[in-house]
Amino acid sequence: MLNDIIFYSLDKTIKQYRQFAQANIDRAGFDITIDQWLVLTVIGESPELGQAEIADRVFKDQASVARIIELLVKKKLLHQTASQTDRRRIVRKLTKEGKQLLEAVAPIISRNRAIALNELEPAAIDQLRDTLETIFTNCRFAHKLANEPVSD
Amino acid sequence: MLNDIIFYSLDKTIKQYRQFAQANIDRAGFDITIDQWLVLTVIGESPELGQAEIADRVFKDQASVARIIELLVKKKLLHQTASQTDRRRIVRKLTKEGKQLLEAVAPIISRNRAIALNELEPAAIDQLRDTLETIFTNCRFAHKLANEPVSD
DNA sequence: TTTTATTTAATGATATATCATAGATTTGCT
DNA sequence: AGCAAATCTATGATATATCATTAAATAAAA
Repeated sequence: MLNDIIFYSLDKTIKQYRQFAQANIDRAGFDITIDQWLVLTVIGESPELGQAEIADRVFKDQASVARIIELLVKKKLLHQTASQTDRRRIVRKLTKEGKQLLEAVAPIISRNRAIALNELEPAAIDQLRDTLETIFTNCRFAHKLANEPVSD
Repeated sequence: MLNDIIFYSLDKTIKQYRQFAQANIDRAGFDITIDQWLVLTVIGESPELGQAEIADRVFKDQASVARIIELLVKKKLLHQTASQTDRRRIVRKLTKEGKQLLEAVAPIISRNRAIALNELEPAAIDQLRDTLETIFTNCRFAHKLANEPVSD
């Protein structure tokens, strides 16, 4: 049974959460995806980050972040201008609409999380976090080990 | 900190696992994605299932399954013929190559899982499964409640 | 100061996710 | 039988994921 496979449970759970959380945002009438919201939030908190650094934080690919940013700009939630000091870089700034949208969506996100964690003791959540962290570390270690086998 | 948010941890962990697991399949020289492998496995076990039922089992969308199947056929891992008894349906059958690939990849998948769960007690894994199941149920319940508010 | 290496963003190609809908077929109801 | 509802696959549109590569600019090295 697929449910016995822990990675299937992980995948299933995160997908169900996303579906539920996105539906609540949609229902409230906001035109933004969870991923866009996440990237916009990070930029709002740290506007000086480059795409690769944003990608690191949200655990996405640089290319994915680039395309999400493109959409955020198209939606006029984010404003970009070329940096004067380093012309490879781009200076990002949330628009007024961007800030307002973040604020408006924040309580929905909080509520979603609370509902999802309903009936779970704080200890169980801590334990979940720890276990996930262990799995993450195991995978990352093995992945890096295989990809960079010899250090010179 | 994003790491405090349990759904970020979930997302991050599953992504790291996928990356690591896929890299091992690639490195072994097999031309198949984890998702394709999953769908192929389910079809191998239950060839009578329709796209929607397969989608249910692997927790994907029917449309996603349709496109994954399309690729499996293109790769000659799967064979399809129109059903004689119900011409909406399609009879699926793994090709010899499909079966061989599944067998060849199986030990890699097992090893990936074992590595990912390294140092975790069985009790911790059970607990993880339970907690994920609770979150899943919470989200599904809330989602259904909102989408089908009145039962007639 | 040229050359080389690195950084940054953009983009092509392909795979998957999601929602919606179309088209064909079958089933259920009357 | 005849129509409506349900079923099944295919596909369009858009968003995201992933890998690879390019182009431009800067930093580091020779």
